[in-house]
Amino acid sequence: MNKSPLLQEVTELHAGICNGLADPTRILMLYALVDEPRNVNDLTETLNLPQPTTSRHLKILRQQGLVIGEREGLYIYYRLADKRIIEALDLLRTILNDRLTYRASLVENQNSNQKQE
Amino acid sequence: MNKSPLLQEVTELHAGICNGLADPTRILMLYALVDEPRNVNDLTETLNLPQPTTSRHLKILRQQGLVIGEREGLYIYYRLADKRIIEALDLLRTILNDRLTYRASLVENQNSNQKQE
DNA sequence: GAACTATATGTAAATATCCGAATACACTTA
DNA sequence: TAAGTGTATTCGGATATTTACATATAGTTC
Repeated sequence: MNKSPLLQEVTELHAGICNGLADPTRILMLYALVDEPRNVNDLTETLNLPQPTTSRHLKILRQQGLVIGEREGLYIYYRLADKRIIEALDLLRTILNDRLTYRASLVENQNSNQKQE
Repeated sequence: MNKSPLLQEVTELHAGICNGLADPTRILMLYALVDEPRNVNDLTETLNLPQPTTSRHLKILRQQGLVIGEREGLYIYYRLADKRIIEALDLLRTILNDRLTYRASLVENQNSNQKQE
């Protein structure tokens, strides 16, 4: 395995991005930004959070390069830094759904087996 | 925003998967499993970790449904639970690379501007 | 069953994360 | 410059994560 310092560093950034995604609130935030940029208060109300909590999560997303905030007059509008972030999230969600569906089908079979017995 | 309990729960699982990916060691582990299953000692040597550390990370990956371990005789062989996990990781890595490249190009420009001035 | 090998877990210390509440800061408008 | 609105930070405590070291468990082979 290549243990060069470069790989090490890039892998840490890679993990950092994943860490940015590793919170339900932040995932909901990113999906909330799919269609259009939103300001903090908007997100705060949409996600039903205390405003400081919204800001803190946005800071993490910013630090990991997942969102970009730009001030327009009184507001700071946040938007996705890269649309492909949603692709990645969708892919992981698909993997999850397939797993849940598979488990559900196991329960199905289990039930019908029980009925047979 | 739909705040149904179901969405809440699925989003937590979604975040859980991301959390499984949110560690450099675990990312290297997953990439180490791309081509073929490996046992714990194999991974331990490849990643140059203490064996208990390897086991612990594998446990997390297992819990998040990212890898599957199956015993064959004396060894437990771990493999990716779903190849698409690598697709997702690759996509995130691409996003990261593009960002790094972009930043590097900024530095480039900055340098050449300095030379011009 | 004893010895052996592979893998997992307990524990403790260091470190990080999350949240709520209060407060500070930034920008705009009057 | 003062008031007002939007956004960020600080602090505290509770909780979780990571790691190393030691040890336990599980399965195999003799």
